[in-house]
Amino acid sequence: MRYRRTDVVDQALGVLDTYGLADLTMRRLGAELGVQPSALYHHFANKQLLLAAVADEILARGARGQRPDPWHERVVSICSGLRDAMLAYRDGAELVATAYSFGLGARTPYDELTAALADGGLDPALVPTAARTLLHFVFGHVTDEQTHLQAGSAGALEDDPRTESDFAVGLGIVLDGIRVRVADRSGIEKRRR
Amino acid sequence: MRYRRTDVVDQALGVLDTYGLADLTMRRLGAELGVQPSALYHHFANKQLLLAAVADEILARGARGQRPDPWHERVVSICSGLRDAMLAYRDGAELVATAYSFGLGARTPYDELTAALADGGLDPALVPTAARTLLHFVFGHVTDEQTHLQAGSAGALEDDPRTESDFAVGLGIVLDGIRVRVADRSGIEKRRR
DNA sequence: ACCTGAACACCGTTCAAGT
DNA sequence: ACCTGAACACCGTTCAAGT
Repeated sequence: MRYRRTDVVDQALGVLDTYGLADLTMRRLGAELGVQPSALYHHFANKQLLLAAVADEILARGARGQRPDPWHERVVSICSGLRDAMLAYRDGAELVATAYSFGLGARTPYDELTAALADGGLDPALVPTAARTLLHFVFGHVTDEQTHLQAGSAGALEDDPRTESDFAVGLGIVLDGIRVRVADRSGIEKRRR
Repeated sequence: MRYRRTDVVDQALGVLDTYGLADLTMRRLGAELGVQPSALYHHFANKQLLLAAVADEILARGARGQRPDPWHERVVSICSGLRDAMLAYRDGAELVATAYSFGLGARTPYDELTAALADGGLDPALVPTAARTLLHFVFGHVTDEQTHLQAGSAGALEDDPRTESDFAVGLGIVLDGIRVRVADRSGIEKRRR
């Protein structure tokens, strides 16, 4: 019954998907592994760091290779991939968003987005803000989506077929706001010649 | 020592600002009021509903009368006002965002935004999505901002003067994405004549 | 290196009973 | 109407000690 870090993260993902984030406790995870809760502190300094490792594993499992090439299609691919990865586990969006805002994990999507935006020629001063705006939209939207899916599984018959295109529309809005700024800059570049 | 709902909410705001959301517990709030924790359940069915009432009070206290008139300035006013209201209390953004995503409160900003967007002539089918996209941006941005402010108060000297304009830039991105769609529609209207 | 056992200082919620 | 007191079923974390 000797485990390593990765075994603990694997089991944590199982507990997350079966019982949800609220029941992903150190005590329950220990029980599920057949180990005292205190044993987990040999692998992770505290619960927050364990959850950050779980968030990163969710993103790693959702990773797609090969992004498409025009920068704006690459942004869509990154954001849709992030959504898919989070939707694959119960409460995935809340978990990843929390880890991100604690600055403890989920940095990969941010780095990919800044690279794509810089590639597209967006003013470097705007790149971090634009990347965070995209992430705020994705986290907020998918958290809403996942919350309503769970609330809806208790018998409500609301808005299931709406969400797929709803995400695309919201993403399109943010992306067009960025595009306007890319266009402005390329205009400036042209005038400088 | 007999209290009403509003007294409990007032004291909860005090506890929130002094100790933070993590320490806003039913037991601590009871102690602060000089009352057993179980007494609070006479006023609120559970903690979640108490927190929703606190969130609504934060928004009510931040309310501004008189919105400006062009629809896009009204959107900016609503979003900036929401930001100001949440920044006025420790962990305000996290609290209001959570209440909103539980569908338990914070509906006023959503209603004001949908009214402004409909007024601007945005396709009615896009109005709810656009309003939610704006809210996701504001909640995400201000939560980040507030988290970093608290992390920064522990000695770090990072990005304090950046945030004010950063919010405006991010909001400008989302708003321009909406504006493009309003322009499209007014184009269609013109062609119909 | 990985785990046990016991303890510390907490939680939200329920419920009979009091005034 | 509003509150007490006691209980139930939990938390995260620490730490000496074991193998």
